[in-house]
Amino acid sequence: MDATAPQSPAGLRTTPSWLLNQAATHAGRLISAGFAVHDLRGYHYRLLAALAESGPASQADLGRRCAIDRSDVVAAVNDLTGRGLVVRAPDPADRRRNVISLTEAGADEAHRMADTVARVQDDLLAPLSSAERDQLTRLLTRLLEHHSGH
Amino acid sequence: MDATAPQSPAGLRTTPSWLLNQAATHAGRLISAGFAVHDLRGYHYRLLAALAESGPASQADLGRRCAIDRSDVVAAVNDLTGRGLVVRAPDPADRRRNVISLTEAGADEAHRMADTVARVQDDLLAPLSSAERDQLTRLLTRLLEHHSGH
DNA sequence: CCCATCTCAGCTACACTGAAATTT
DNA sequence: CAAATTTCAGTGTAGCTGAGATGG
Repeated sequence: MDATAPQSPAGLRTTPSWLLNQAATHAGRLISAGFAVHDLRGYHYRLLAALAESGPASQADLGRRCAIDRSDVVAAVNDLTGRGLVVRAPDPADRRRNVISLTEAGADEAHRMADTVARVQDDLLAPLSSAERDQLTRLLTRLLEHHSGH
Repeated sequence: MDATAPQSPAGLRTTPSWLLNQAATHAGRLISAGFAVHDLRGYHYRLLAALAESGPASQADLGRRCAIDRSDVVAAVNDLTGRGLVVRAPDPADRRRNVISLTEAGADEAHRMADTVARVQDDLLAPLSSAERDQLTRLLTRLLEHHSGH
């Protein structure tokens, strides 16, 4: 008929879980497009960022800090070692653990990806003022803090 | 060592796209748990809600309104017809189209699922005041409206 | 001819489960 | 013994692509 944009049902449009889902999906599209340049994905960035910030850590620790399942950490660390971005070494103090450390190339990549992430935030939050961005950040942080203790 | 909760890296914790991702993931867990009682999933609810609100529609229209890919609409409508919740009929006015309509059982299920969704919102938004919930809703809506025109 | 619709086959990312082997 | 860590194999949802067949 015409070129009117399709309207989501109001029953969805006004539902916070739907709004969160759609906003996160869109953010994910922007992030993915940004990461594609680095030929890496979300899990890889989370791990590199955690290592860059807090130094070497065990896989279990990384998984907890990055909200990545233990078994997905294995695969992502495999990818990163294959690219020479991290090193996996047994922990002499606790032989159950592997210590994951950034290589120099990994630290560089972590910085470059952080720049990409920062640019994406600007795209994503373009319609909001600085005060509104802070407000959104605070509301989401409160939501997560409340639910993080289960 | 101790029972301290693992801290996400600050580089993630303060990043809106990360906060959105984590909040949406958590909301998804709550929604999935709620829908499990109905033995249906997100796509099914979106379609039922759209049909309940706006009446019969073609699959392409449903896909646009619910933000579901054309090919996923096919599968989800197959599921729903298999359960007797919707009916698929050729459109006599445009023989490329199928018209999807709710059955009575489908309309009932749509209402029951809407109740579940409403309960989940309360769980999800528990830490926020009524004014804060509105604020979050408005900010997310503005974000989506800005990005929906590309 | 071009465009829209429906369908099918297949893909990736992400979140998650269960179980085995090892070590504390 | 119980508990934590790593690893492997597998599941399910969601979002997406490309191509074919049909019809406007």
